[in-house]
Amino acid sequence: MSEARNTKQKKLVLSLLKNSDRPLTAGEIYRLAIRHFPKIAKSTVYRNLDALVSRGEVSQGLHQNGESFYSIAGEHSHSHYMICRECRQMIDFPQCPLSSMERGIADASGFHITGHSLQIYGYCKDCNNKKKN
Amino acid sequence: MSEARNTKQKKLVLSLLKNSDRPLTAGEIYRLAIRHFPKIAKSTVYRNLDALVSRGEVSQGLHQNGESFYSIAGEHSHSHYMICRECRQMIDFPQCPLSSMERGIADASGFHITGHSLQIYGYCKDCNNKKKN
DNA sequence: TTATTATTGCAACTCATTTTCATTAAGCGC
DNA sequence: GCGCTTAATGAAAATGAGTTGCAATAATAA
Repeated sequence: MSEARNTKQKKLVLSLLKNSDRPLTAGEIYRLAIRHFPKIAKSTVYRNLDALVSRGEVSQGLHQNGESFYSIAGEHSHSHYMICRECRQMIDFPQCPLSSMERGIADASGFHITGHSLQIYGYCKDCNNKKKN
Repeated sequence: MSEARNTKQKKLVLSLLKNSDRPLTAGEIYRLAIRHFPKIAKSTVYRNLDALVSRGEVSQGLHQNGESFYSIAGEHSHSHYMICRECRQMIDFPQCPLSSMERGIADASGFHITGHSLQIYGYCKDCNNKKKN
């Protein structure tokens, strides 16, 4: 049968995400991971992230440029982000306008929804002020 | 001053999008464009798409894998898509749950919203049926 | 401890998108 | 139409996120 092995690399990836106060890209996770296991491979980070995502422990979003970011899938909260185009700061935005609409949207077309991706882009307060000066 | 030149390549990219009944990726546009101008460069397609997007004439979305797709920015309609993970079919989904919420979401944090990205992923009716067999 | 095999490290690869730079061609004034 | 300026192009190389093949390693069950 399938044997999900609990390797130290997998634990590390998960703990890095747990200890982060914001979502991280695979690259960021890799750079952090190296500090703990200098020999860890990029592919290992990617494979573990994929596994964690399909296992539902981690959720995945997309930056404007197509790069993925990851965060612990809140046991209940399902949140999205406002992302600053300037400093890339990500502001949590807990209400999900989709949750209440998915059923209705899908039913019409027989579409089976498995998830969605939602990000709001713009400029945070600080960067917005800087632009005015 | 800035001279936005109206090249035949730019017109072509725009007309391909106008004549398409669905959003197209840069790669698809490039492959179509070659039929008209065999020497057109991929970079030219990308540059024109970028220009059209920042000019607001074309809007841009993201596939799950980070690849961008483009469509004419409806003069009034602002629509999103349900994208099939299997056949990549894109089903229009005209209501935008964000339009009514952006103000409220942004005000709290002083965030200045410039746009958003929203895609719903899942399986279309056909692909869903195939999986069951 | 040992056998099994999931997972790893590493290097090579894919593929969308970007960049560099010499060449071409819009759009301007004449 | 003619020439000039320079934005835009084509071609090729580069970038960078993510993937893949494979031999070596290490997490589990026996």
